[in-house]
Amino acid sequence: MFLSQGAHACADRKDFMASEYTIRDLASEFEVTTRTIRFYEDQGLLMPERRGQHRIFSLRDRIRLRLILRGKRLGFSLAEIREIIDMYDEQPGEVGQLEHFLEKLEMRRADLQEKLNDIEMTLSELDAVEAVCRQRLTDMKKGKAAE
Amino acid sequence: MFLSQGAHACADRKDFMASEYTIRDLASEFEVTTRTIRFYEDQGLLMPERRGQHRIFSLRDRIRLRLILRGKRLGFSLAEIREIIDMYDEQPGEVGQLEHFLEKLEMRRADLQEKLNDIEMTLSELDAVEAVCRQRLTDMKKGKAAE
DNA sequence: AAAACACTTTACGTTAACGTAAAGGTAAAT
DNA sequence: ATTTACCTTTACGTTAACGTAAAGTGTTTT
Repeated sequence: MFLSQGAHACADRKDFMASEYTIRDLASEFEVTTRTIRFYEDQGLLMPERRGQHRIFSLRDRIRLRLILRGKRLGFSLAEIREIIDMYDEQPGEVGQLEHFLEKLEMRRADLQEKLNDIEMTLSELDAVEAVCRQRLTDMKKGKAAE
Repeated sequence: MFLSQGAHACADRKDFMASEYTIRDLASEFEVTTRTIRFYEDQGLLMPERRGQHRIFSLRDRIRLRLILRGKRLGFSLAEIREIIDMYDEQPGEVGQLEHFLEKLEMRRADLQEKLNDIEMTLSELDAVEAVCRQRLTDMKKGKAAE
């Protein structure tokens, strides 16, 4: 092995640990299985280089993984996530493509905006539920104190 | 049939159409299949009454369906959605249960808050991408105008 | 009376996103 | 030298959330 493997072999690794990671480094950091990471590579979402037979993940892969998991938390499919995070790197060169790109951006923005509205509605509804709940709680405690 | 089925049989239906719906009414309104609605009933998320062999959905069912679909847009599983919308009706009677209920509420709130943060990060990143993109676009048009 | 229509149940099929062995390579520690 | 540790590929299994017939029931239109 050559990257993080033991608990005591970390000292002289710090200089380049900021840019290279084993599959286990990332799996531990983000609390996913190695299977998941390999699956994401298979889907073209991560592109680690190979050193011998092993995968070496770059800082860019790590950032992408973070974006993937964020997208998952928001309920996007991996296909949608690919579309989104590819926009971070893509940046087409032609004017026509660029304009089409801006349209896609706008659609994603609208999608996210809808989710944001959904969340805010849910949050305010939970506020209402909580208010009713706390009211009943104090009522019950008062009733108990009265008897 | 007795509820919405033809295009011309609507006139004398309006008085009680606000509180009763066929499966097709809801499917059309929310753009889901009847299969989906039956599946949600099967999962205990909707509880239509039966009139003869047919399902009759109440206003409460309709509201629940709206909540279900909102939950889905936010990436919640049906199990999570059940937990959430059950909180709208549940409201336990015991003090201990009520306190536990408030804890669950708090967890849901934290979950939603995380999603909200995720969305806002993504939105601001898309802002940045768009800014770069628009900059390049004007640059390219300037370059084209110069030659 | 027959055809068309809307609904029903039952049941097998499908897709995404992994889980879970199984079988093997290579390097470090014993 | 062999055990241990970590990685690899290959491949079948699993779950959620429906899709998709197939076959039947009851009304309503023709």
